[in-house]
Amino acid sequence: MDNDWDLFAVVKSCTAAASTTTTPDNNISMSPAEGPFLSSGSMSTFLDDDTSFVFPSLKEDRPDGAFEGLEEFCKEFSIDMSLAAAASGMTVTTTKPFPVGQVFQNQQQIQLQQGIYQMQQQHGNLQMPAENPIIRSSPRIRKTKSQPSRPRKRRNQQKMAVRIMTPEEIYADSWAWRKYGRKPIKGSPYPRNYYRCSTSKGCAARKHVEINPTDPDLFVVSDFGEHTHPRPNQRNSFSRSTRTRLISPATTSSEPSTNTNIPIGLPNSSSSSPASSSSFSPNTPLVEGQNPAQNEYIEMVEEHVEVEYEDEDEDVEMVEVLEEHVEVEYEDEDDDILIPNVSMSEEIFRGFRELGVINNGSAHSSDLQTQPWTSTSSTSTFNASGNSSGSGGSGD
DNA sequence: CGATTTTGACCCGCGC
DNA sequence: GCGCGGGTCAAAATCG
Repeated sequence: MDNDWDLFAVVKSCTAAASTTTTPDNNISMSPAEGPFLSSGSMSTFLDDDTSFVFPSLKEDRPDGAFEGLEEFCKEFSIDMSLAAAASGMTVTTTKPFPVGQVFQNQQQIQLQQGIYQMQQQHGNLQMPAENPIIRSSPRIRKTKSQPSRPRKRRNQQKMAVRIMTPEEIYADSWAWRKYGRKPIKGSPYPRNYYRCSTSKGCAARKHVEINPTDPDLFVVSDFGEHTHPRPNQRNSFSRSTRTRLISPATTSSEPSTNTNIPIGLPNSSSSSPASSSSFSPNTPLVEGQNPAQNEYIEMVEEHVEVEYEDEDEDVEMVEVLEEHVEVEYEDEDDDILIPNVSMSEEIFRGFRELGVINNGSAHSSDLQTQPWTSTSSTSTFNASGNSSGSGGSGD
């Protein structure tokens, strides 16, 4: 439901939702094949091609003037309108792939994202999530710091690469990441999560992950610093060691949750918000076993996770799309894949389920309190297919 | 019991 | 110089 803005949820749900539940005002239709399922490899092509997008009278389609503002914004930053539209999630009819995995090279493009988001807000393109209070188990009193903190580089001097990534890309990261912070970001309904590399002690690589405000199906991943150690040759623990905090029956039943069930992507969720109810979406109760076909599939790829559905038709569709995507992805990225297909599909599927996407086809709900990589793996692992994320960007 | 997550507090860059 | 906002720290909670 709308209250569940778990980052994780968004991440995982991204794919299917992107193709079916983009913002209501979007004029575009994008087939799953053209959407976020595409690997990042197609991104560069997109960016290099001036004729990437065909914009069929966008302004006419938006009498509210949404695109006029967008154009202004693009002019200001000298950014191709097509890029902006793609980044905004306002799909358009195009023969080019959606810019998933695109690397935003500079601050201007990042600002573009912000600007697009704000415009969407103004024009009703983006539904703002309802309040969803966070529950804190117990207050703590922080000691006064006695030691000086480490010096910080100026933000604009830090080496950084920003990318829009799909959940799969995020998963495809062999580095292990440990979350060390979370911060609500002004102008965005989604908090930003901070990760540092835990593959090796002292590694300076860091990652910021937040939901793409213009397309909650995707994530904005920023890489900082570089790894001071070789990349692990094995996929890092999607292993079970991590804290797996899937929704428990208690939480889904609207029972008050503890802080362990706090959704990560809660919008405007000031950590100081009073605890009230469960962070999970009560409006989209997960009902196990309502879709036998889907259950069957899920059981194939995942043995021990409960499966819960609500919307049967959309679920089936989603499963098919997922299967397709997984196959395609592995065909295209054989060189980069270090793990069996089943693992990937397992993770992806788990994410969808946890996100609640499978539930209602919406990417905006989540029943997890943590991101996929954190909730399912012991080390908050993004799994990297080669260069896609691996702390990639600058990290590698 | 160690590793990880949560989250309020603190630090500090940056714009004004 | 001041205040805002983002980034980090670290105690407590949680999990395997």
